[in-house]
Amino acid sequence: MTQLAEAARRIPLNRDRVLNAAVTLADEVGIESLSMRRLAQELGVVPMALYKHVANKEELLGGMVDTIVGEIGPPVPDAPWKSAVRLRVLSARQVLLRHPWARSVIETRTNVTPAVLGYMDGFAGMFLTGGFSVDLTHHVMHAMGSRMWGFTQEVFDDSAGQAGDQQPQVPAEVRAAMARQMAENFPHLFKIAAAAAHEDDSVVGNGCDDQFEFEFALDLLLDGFERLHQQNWTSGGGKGR
Amino acid sequence: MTQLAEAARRIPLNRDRVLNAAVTLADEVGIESLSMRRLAQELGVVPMALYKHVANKEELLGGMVDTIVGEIGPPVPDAPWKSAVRLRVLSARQVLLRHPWARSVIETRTNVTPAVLGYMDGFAGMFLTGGFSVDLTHHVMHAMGSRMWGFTQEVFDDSAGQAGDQQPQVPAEVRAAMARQMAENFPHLFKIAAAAAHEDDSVVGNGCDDQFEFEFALDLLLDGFERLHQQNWTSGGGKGR
DNA sequence: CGTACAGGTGTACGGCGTACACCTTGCGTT
DNA sequence: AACGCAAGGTGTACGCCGTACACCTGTACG
Repeated sequence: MTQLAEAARRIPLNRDRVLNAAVTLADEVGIESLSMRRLAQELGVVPMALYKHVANKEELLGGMVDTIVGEIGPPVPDAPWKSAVRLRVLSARQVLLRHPWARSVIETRTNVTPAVLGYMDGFAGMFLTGGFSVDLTHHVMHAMGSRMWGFTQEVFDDSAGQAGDQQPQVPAEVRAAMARQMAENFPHLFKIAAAAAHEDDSVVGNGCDDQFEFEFALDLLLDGFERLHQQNWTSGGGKGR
Repeated sequence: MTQLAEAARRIPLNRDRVLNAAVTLADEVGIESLSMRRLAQELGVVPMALYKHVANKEELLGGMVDTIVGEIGPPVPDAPWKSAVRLRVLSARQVLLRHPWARSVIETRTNVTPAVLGYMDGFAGMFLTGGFSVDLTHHVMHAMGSRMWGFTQEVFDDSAGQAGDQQPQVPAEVRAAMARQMAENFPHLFKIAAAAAHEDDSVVGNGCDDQFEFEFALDLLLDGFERLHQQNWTSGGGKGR
């Protein structure tokens, strides 16, 4: 046992081992609990050993993103731009859903790595080979924003309840009082929430189908792109500014 | 002098003074340099004193968001939904541009405060009173996402150069080499960047007009919303799923 | 005059990222 | 066979962070 652990420790650390360990650790305990010390411990090594393989924590995070960008897989060739884009985004989304921490890490990244640039380049390529002008492609890329990665920036209260949570069991009366408060102070949101909760009768969650919402917005954008493309939109002429 | 400072210190701290100080401090030094200790120092007080007015740093950040949400101002009444939404978003954007830290704070917030809910409620209200169905309003709110607050989640390399930066003065040959590298590895992005850099001949920045990109995407969405509304879209029937 | 309490203080703890000097080990060269 | 060197792991330490907890102090009110 000790020998085996010893042997495991003996196969030398390298960048990939560090990165992969970081990814799975983040998957397990969440990005906010991923510290250099914790990661080192997981690898049976002293914290400073990591610095022989990554320059600092920033670079570690960048490498982690690179790692999962590698999971996305190549774009389907020879598809019309719209479905090509759609598929690629949804496939990126699958990956990102497996690594929930990646959203915040991608967002806060300041130095873009080649792997990330590569992904974005492929993305731009789909529009260009689809016949989009360079100009339109540029703006369309901006309009995609982080949706390119398959996630939306939700500002809604979706922290209400995770699947496995041990809910604190709020008494019914308090629940009712909260609902009344909500109806009084935020009537519009209340209406929406009530309707959504009604629609699917599952009790858990906020009654929103994230995947549906994502595709709804995505298709809205793609349709918009298509229209602009068809009418040969240019930044000077169209309705923009 | 000592007396005056003493006197200033004498007017007692309260939640608003703490929050306002935090906002201006974050404006000045950036959110990453805003620590409880630093803020306390700024207020001429010992760190723990702050905890008599905010429960913890999370709540401080929430309060800071509340503070600047208050700067946004009320929606214009009696305007058609589209211009009402447009104006409100752009006015939120003005505020958010004054407080660049707010973007990341809003994004990472987990407990939504009443002020934030109020803003979102007003937002939903514009669609509802504009005749949108509850259903459509719901999805439309999701599709807006953080654009509701006037910012886009940019994943582009815009950290290239801030206005006041003392640029490290990269030698021309290195610059050229980087450009060649870029053209080789990321041909599509290169095309876009080259065209954009050409368009406005300012040397600084990445050649992107953030305000234009924002409005471009915003109008794309709003037009999409309008179309769906006009054709009485419902989540069951339309083109969605 | 006494006392309660809001509000400011001091000390301390455990965690973080990481600088720096050090030690071990295995390999290519002579 | 001896050597030296670099790659890679170690130990210690520093300065920062958020905040728990016990404590003091001045003001308002009975």
